[in-house]
Amino acid sequence: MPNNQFKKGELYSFITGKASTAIARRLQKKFNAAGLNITIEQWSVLYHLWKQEGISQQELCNATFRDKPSITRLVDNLERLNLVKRVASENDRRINLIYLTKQAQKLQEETMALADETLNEALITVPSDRIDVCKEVLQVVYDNLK
Amino acid sequence: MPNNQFKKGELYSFITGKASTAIARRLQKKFNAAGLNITIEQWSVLYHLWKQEGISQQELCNATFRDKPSITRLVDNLERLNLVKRVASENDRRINLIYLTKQAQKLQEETMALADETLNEALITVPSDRIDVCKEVLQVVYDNLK
DNA sequence: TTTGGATAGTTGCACAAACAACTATATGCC
DNA sequence: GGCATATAGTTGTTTGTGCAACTATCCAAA
Repeated sequence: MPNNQFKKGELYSFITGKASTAIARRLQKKFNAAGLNITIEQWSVLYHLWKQEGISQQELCNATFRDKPSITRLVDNLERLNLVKRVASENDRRINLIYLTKQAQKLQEETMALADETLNEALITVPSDRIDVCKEVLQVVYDNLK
Repeated sequence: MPNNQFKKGELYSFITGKASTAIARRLQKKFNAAGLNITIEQWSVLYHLWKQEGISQQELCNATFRDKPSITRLVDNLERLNLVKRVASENDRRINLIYLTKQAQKLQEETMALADETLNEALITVPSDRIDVCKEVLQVVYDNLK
């Protein structure tokens, strides 16, 4: 067993993603405390739309690593919150292009600051070279399994 | 910003736990392919009961990092699958002690082998000293936020 | 031009998570 | 003993996920 470095308790943490769960919960609490009425999952969709809006739901699936029904419902909820709009593509009528509302554009700065803050709290005691190693290992894990 | 090592794309991965999500999905597929009719979340409860059974639901909450309603429903479903039994404590009638059935005891070896296999696939290309750093960083993140 | 396969998106169902509100039991203090 | 408070567990509601089945549209080959 070449790379089986896991004792039992550690195996459990790796599979259940205790660390990322803790980060997401902390960030959600910050959103709530700031009176921002959005979930982490909704934020993760907005996150990609802030980088580029007017992309299709399928592109959001790829970007957020979710399946199509999940994106359908996240976009449903974001639309109900008046944060995004579905616009039918003119070239291909199967496609919905997703655009941000003004209200969503306003959320970017505040939520990104809270996300930065959360990661700083999570990593405050960790030297940056060790953070780099950790990020790279997690990326390889993802690439190995996707 | 002392430890803010995150460019945008990396921030996203860290918060959403892309790597652990990929691991959990791969393991779930292995369970399904093996005809094992349990979810990863149910497995995570059994995991702790295999280490020690006859513990309370509250102790399962602490062990699995879940809240009480989540454990109530996971135990409900495990009980419906005939994998665990609630037994009222004699000392304190508020407490349910959770015991494994014979059927659940049989699952331990096979599911743990599949979990090992999944982590080996995830980490096959990663040197063990880098895995160690990654595990330690994730543990610190958890400790910093819990 | 029609038809068959691929692609984009939606809907139904089962399971799970977070939060609030609730019941039941235990405990400690007067 | 009786009451306030804490603890264990349950239930309701909203949100999200994964899978299968479905509709609509596109495209390419006969």
